[in-house]
Amino acid sequence: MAVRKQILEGQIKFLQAVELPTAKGDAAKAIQLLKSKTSDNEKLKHELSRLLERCTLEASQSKSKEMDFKTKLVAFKRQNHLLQKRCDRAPEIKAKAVKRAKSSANKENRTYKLLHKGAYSPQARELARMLVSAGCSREYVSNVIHAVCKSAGVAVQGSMSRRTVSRAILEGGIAAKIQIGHELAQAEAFTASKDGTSNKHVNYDAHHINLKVSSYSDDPDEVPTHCHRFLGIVSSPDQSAEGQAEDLVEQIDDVLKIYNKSPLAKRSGHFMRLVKAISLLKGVNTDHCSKEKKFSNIMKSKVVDAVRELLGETEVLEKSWEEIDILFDKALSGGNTPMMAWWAENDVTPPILLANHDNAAVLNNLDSLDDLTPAEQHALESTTRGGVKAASLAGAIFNHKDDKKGQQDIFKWWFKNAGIPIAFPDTSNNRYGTYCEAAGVLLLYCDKFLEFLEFVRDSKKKHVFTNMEKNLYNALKDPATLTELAVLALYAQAISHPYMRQIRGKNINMLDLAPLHLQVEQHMINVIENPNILVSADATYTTGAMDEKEWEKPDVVNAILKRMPELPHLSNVLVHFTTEFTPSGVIDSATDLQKELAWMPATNDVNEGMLGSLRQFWRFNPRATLHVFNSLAMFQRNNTQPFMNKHFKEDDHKFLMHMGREVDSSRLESKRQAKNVEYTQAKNQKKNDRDTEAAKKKAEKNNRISRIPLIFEKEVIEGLKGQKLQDQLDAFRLAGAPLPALLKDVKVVADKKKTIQNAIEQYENDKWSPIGFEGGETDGFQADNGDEENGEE
DNA sequence: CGAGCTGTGAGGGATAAAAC
DNA sequence: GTTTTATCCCTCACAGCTCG
Repeated sequence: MAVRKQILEGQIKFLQAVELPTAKGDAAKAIQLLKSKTSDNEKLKHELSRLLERCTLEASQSKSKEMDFKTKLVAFKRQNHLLQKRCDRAPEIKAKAVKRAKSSANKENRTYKLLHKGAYSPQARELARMLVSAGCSREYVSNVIHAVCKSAGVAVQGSMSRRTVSRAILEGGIAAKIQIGHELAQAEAFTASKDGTSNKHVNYDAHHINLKVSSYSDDPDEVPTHCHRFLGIVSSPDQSAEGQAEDLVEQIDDVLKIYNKSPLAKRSGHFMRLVKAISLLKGVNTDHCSKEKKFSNIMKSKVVDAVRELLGETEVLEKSWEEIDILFDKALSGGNTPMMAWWAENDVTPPILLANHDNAAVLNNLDSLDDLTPAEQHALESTTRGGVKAASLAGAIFNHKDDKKGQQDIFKWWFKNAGIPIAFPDTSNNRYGTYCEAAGVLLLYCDKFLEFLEFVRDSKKKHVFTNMEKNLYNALKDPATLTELAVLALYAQAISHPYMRQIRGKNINMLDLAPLHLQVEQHMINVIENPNILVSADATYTTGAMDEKEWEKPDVVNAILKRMPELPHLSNVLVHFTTEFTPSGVIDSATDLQKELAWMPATNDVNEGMLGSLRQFWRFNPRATLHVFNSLAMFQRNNTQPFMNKHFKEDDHKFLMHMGREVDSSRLESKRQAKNVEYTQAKNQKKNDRDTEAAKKKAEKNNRISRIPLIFEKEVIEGLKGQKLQDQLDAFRLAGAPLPALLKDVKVVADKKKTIQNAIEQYENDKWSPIGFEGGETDGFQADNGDEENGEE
């Protein structure tokens, strides 16, 4: 800038030296320029000074900043230190925070929420049931919950009203029913038991069923065990065996109806129909009086009906092979006794007695069947005979389940040596089919068996049979016993085996079985009508076997047919056996499996206990209803809470609440009472009607008798008989003659005559005189005759 | 000793109220 | 609008008490 100024000043001087017109102008211009430059300079100067100023400022600022930074650094260092410290303490802080969070959460937990979404939770309902069954009044359930929670430092939200508690109890009962339904739906079998008592002139019956169920524990290894399930107490006015059987069926029906409606059933797909459930009933346990036995028989027939209904149904139901086997075996067992009966009925020498050791001692000294001592009578009656017994004896000797007894090894070796490698069929269980098997083997190798028995006898020191061996030896020589064995074997070949062949190895359903059972029946009819299709020289499997296929054991059939001349009664006994065959023989002879299925406790304590509980309950809750008691008791005794915990989902609880309200408003108790009253009224009405009818008849009779003239001639009386004699007797009685009080005391004609003649004699001696006769009025006698007529009943 | 009163706890109908 | 609970109302049976 200084340079430029110098240039400019030089130029000005030059211009001032050169005076030129244009230069003057230029100079002026230059001066102007100079002036402007000067102002520029001023500006620059200003600028500079400003810059300088700023520099100083900035310098001073930066200096202060530096100071700042220094202080800041110190501060940061301090902070860093602090942070480091804080960092070190972080876990501690964290723990503290967690603790705080926990405590605040606890504070929230300290309020126990009974209500969820406006309804009491399942847990709250469980609590209510628990308290009530522990004896808490419904009214105070809420108070107790609050009090207990308060002492534990927990506040409670919501307070259950008495009505709600009541409903929770009803819901417990419904849950118990769902549970029983669920268990029944999965059961293979169950048994029932009952006991009754009366309370204030009303009859109460407690029912239990017994079945194999899970205990609903969390243990995964637990196996189902046999348990009681309380079905509830019913008060049925109808105390007949039929009515009581109906009660039991109704209870099961009720349980199944509720179960089938439940979400649990829908979810698990286990539906159960009543007829199916009844068909699973394997036994009834009651007291041993005659009415209870009748009850048990009725239940049995209900089971048979149910099984029949299922057999004939068009619904596809899988049934295990074993079950069919059992059914069929049971059916067979019905035939044995009738076969025995045939010999007696037709006066033919029956199979010889196969007395056991004790009875044998008694019967050995027997000369004739007349004049039996009671001991001999008992020995005779308890001694069995016939094909089944012979087969079972053979089984006991040749294939005893206890290997130490019997001759099983020697038997096998001896027969193997004789060129017949067989093992004797196992008859030690109760399966009837095995007796048929054994019968076949015995017949086929009859001579060999005799030979073997002799071998056994002779190989002993004293060369004597044991009692069993002797019995079998004799039986195998006895035509009647052989006849029975032949019947059993033939039956198996003609019907049992073909039947089994059709079923075995197939995926059986009942639809397929219905025609098969018809076929069995038809073939049986064929045999009955013409036994020759089975027992004649030209009988073959085409006519004899039900399925017209080759015999299962052709040798056996041939052996029997060969023996026919020795067995003259074979076809008769066969027909008789087949006729008596009942396809519905039930629970009598049980196999181990059946026994397992038909598990029953030895005593009836559970039912008696429940009835006792009811009385106790009513002492303290006089207005309680029967269904409330049942709900509480079923829930408690049947282990229902664990069941609910294991199986119930939200919709199940909803279902419970829904059903609970339904039950709550269904007036069960008043219905129960009304039913009772109505039944009694109807019964009274019937009785009254009967009485009226009887009175009417009595009046009519008296009216007629009163018109009959009394005959006071002994000879005429002597000549009377029948109705006329009876009329005279009645007339004398009506006339007040001294006769025996009861009509049944005078029944025989001779007595009647004598009685009347006695009366005439007394009349002649003026001991009495007839009242009301000739006048024909009857009114006066009605009362007098009341007693006599009652005696007649 | 028994009639009558009282308290308790029950059943259950009707309906309002709350929650969804 | 439906579901669930709460409340009010009445009824009943029994035990235990009082009192004549």
